[in-house]
Amino acid sequence: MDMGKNFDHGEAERRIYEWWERSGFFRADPEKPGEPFVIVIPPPNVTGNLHMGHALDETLQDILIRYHRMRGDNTLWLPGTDHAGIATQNVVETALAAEGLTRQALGRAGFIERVWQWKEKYGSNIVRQLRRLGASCDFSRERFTMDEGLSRAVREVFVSLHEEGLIYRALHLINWCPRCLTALADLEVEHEERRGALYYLGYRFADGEGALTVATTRPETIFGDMAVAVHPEDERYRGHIGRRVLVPLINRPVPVIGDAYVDREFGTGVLKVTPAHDPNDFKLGQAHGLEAVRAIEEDGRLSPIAGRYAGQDRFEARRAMLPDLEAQGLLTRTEALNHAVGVCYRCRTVVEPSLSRQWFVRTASLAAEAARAVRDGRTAFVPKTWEKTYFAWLDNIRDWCISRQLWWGHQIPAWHCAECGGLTVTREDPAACAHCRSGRIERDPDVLDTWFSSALWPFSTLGWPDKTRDLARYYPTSVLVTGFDIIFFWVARMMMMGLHFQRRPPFGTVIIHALVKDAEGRKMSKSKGNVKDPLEIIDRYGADAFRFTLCALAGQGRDIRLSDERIAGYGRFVNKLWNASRLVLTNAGRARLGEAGPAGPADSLPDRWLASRLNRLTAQVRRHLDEFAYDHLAESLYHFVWDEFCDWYLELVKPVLHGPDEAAAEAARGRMLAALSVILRLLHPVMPFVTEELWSKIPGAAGPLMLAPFPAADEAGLDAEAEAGIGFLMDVTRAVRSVRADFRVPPASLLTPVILAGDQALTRVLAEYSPLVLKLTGSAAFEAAGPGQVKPREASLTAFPWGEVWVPLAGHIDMAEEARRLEKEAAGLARDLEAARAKLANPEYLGKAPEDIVEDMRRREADLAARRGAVERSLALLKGML
RNA sequence: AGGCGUGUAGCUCAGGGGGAGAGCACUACCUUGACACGGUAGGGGUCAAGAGUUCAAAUCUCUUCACGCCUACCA
Repeated sequence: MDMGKNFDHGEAERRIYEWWERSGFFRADPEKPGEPFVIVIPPPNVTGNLHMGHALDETLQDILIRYHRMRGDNTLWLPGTDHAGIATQNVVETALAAEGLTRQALGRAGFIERVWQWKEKYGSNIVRQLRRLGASCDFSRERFTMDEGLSRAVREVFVSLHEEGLIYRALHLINWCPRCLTALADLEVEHEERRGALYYLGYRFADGEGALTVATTRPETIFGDMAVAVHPEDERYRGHIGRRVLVPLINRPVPVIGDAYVDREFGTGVLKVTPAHDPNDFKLGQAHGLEAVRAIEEDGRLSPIAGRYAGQDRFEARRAMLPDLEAQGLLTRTEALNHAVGVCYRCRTVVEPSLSRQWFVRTASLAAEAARAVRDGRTAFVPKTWEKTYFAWLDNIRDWCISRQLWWGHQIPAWHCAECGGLTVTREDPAACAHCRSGRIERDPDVLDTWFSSALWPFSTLGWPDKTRDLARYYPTSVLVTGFDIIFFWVARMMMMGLHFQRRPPFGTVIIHALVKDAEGRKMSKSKGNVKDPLEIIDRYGADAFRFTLCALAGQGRDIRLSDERIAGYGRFVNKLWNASRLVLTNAGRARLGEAGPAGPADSLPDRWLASRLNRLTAQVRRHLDEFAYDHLAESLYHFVWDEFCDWYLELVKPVLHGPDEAAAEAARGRMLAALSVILRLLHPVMPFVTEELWSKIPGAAGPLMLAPFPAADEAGLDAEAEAGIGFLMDVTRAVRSVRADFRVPPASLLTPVILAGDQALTRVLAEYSPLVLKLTGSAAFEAAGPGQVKPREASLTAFPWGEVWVPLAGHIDMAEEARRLEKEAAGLARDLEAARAKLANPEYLGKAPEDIVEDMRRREADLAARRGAVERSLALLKGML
């Protein structure tokens, strides 16, 4: 067997992946039998690069996909990318700026052409990078949200919803980004706590002396003030309702109105009303018949009504106004105030609430159905706690603003008529107005929110609106794996659209994972310089170590703190597996997989033990995968391979392999290969590369590991006798080793332990495996003694539930020290024994505790008593000698 | 302002009514023929605090403290 000491992941990963893909192992075939298991990838931004969030997401998906593929399910993992409207447009605009160009200079068609070029150039980056992770996507089905097919789906959905009255156009107060020059949905506004100030401004009465003082954080909006409002029952101001006050600086008279919305406690209890720039003021304005006049234009500059401040940027104007107000005695006070401001989620510019005519989705009925599907269990979140978050949003949802004043995206299929003003919304581009037949129609320039097309992803990617074989076979999908940050943006909206257009929810299970943070728990960001590149990690540690780390850290519902130490640790695990396999393979002799015949009671005790343990492991691994318990999955595999397989099993078989009994060695070789094949198959979904490489070296292993059947657990495979026998040998071994370490007996000095096993079966094990016991414990000889036999003098005792181990230590042991040690141990045992006896003496305990618990406690009491007895007898012996 | 979540070993976290666990780090010893990316043996915790429920609480309930995150139109 030609194997180096280390797995060369760099070379092997590329070679193996290329082989898998070239062989078509990732491709789904709807005509094949098998339960469908389907995942659609959360489409990354087309111009993006693979970051840690993707790496986690794709790894968790690939683990499930590989598991189900090995189980024989009809498995599809559909990859693709998102056009990411604002984000991509911004990126390309920035690139243009470097050339001294603007999108306006290029014109709409020219600009869109440039974005497509950009997409062709960089769009495949992220898909290529997926391959480095080992992602087994069906790339023959790769989709893009602006594909011809997906665009048709978008259009069909838009027109249908419009026909049903679920899409409408209206003048509303929306969130406007003055930098991106587009409307944003409520979700696309993030709230940041910022230090600001509360300015107290005097509004003089138009008809006499005195003034009302208004507290505001945004003095620059006063030019849009249409009223000043007070609470109708506020004694201080009630009498002024109906009078008029003058807007500072421009002295435009506005009425004082009364409305219970006003909070008497805040500021002065007087509120300025700016219907065009504040959602609440807009409502107030509607209620009181006030006009809404924009004080701030789309680009964030003040409008002509701002007098001499017109044309200034909003924040610049604020700074300029303050001294002027002060000079006129109208700025009476300034207080520091921390308050939340809304910023654009793409460029972090402070958004301007603005009155604007936009397109909306009427969400009430769609959201109700989306919530119902989770409430009645058609779709379940894992972990379940995220369902609360999901409901909280859907139950309080507002209409969704879907129009964006961008160029990159799906242009809205609506035509405005210059003759009658009517709207024509159709599946095919119209030649004339649907209302007046005029040919003077013009297409609405707006595009749709990126998330509108993302919402259709689970069925648009399968060919809808056509009735395709894929759609019939693979919708609804099985699971969705994503981060909690896009539950509202994406998950909820897919639920709404999937239910509305396919009548069934788009997935059965939504797996929500945590977000990847750095080792200190900080969000990774370029500005902090703590971003880790997944590709660099893969280069350094290998995809398997990286994937195993992500799997182990994917504990449900918290931050994932990724540190190099952790990844390096799992790199050592890969190395351990490699070397353990090397031992097995280099000692396989002429054995071939599958030729050893069925395992059974004729096998050696270690082989029976390993088979039994592997059976338990298999059951665990399947359960963890079925329950999406990734962290437990990783832990089970790690401990089995390292602690049970390497530290015990391989040490137990080594003497057999090198021993004189050739028949026994031959049998062990077969069993060893079989066990390795099971381990590799169980590990494969998490660590596909190293396992595939090792599999290829197993004599008799046929075909790719990634298509080999996943092991099944079998109750009948459990072997209690073997587990008890090996457990006993472990106890003996550990006891002797511990004594040796405690008394600093040099490794070269052989010991002569005395082992008292009460159980006959264990005594037989001891006899049968005596050479093994000698080797494991570093002994020259040992004596198997019966109960009541004379104990050796100058020895250290370890008491077990099943008996005692005595290690004679003449010359090494300080008897007084040993006596002190035993006294301490006896005291500990006595304390535990007393606690156990107290419980068993308590009638309430006996009456109320379940029978099996009480039974355990009785056994515990007996064990403790026996062990304490042994320790005390030993103590008496020692004291007699002192 | 509401909602969700988290406080367990030095660090990162698992456990979740019935004997406190893992990885890393730490200590001692070991170049044993798969691996020193290794082996063996160890040290280390009032399970945030208080009260309650229970035969039994790290685990359930309440309160307090601390720290996250999400949602939100109080100027």
